[in-house]
Amino acid sequence: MAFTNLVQIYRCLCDMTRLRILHLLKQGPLCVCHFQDVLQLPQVAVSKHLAYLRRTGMVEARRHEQWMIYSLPASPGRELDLQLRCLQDCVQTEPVFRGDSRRLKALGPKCNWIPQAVEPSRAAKQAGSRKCHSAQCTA
Amino acid sequence: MAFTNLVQIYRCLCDMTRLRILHLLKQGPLCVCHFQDVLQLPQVAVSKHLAYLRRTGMVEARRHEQWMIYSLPASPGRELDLQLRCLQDCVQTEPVFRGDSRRLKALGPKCNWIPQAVEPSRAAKQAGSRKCHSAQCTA
DNA sequence: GCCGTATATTCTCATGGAGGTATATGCGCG
DNA sequence: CGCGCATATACCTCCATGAGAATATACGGC
Repeated sequence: MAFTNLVQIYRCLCDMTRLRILHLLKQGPLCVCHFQDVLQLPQVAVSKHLAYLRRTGMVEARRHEQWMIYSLPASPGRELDLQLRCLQDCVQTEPVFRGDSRRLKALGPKCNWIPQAVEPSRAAKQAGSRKCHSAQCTA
Repeated sequence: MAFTNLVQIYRCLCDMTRLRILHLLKQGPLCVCHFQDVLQLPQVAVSKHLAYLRRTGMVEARRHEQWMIYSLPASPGRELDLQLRCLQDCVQTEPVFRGDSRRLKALGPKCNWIPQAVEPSRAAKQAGSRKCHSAQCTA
């Protein structure tokens, strides 16, 4: 009954915050505090929307030390894949989403758990790079 | 602010009945009583969903004698167009939708207001073809 | 074990929307 | 004009879910 899935996918997509989250995830995995920074929304909002997306299989999550890293499913279903592509097309030129992308880029290189470095080097750890370096994270 | 639109489009799409309606409309204009037949839902349900879709610009309606004929917008926005295509792709193989298509075909030729004949011939009118000939319509 | 940071869960309140029944409107006919 | 059919709207009830505040849990460092 994949068609039930389809409605569920659409339910996920009919909220602007979730659209923005998915759009960001298209560009790579992210942790919650980065979503906070980029979306400029309170933690609870982000967290709840992520939980929603997770419940319905739209995103996956794994823990890395203190951070939860969210990403698009490694093997999304056919429908989800189509929908995410379509979303991307629809969103390409929208100011809000472009703004998000911009803020995301501003953060990107500061993260020590970004894909290439999910397992931070021992050196990095000792250097204190355990922190979440995103702007708002005063950790 | 086309992005508001996008969320609205998704809101329309997150209901199975509306998905089925849109899928049917992809195959051509339809009147309410045919939706009833094909979807096998009560009139009020169909009518309300159509009203919803109409309010948000997802479908257009025109009156033809006693019937309201609904169709996809002549010039849908870019987003809507993309979404409808995507929907089509997602839905292609789903039993529910295939069932709808089948029932639709069974009705099709009987309608005197179908696109080719929106203005029924005088002869047809006199022959009593004013009626809505769909299965359930005991008119 | 305690603390701080990161994230999740719980609760309350408010809203939207789906389904159903009853009723209203619009149209053509006689 | 009154009737019947096609369709729309109003009203009600129920449920999902969004926002926000407060609280709970998880993890690493000391």
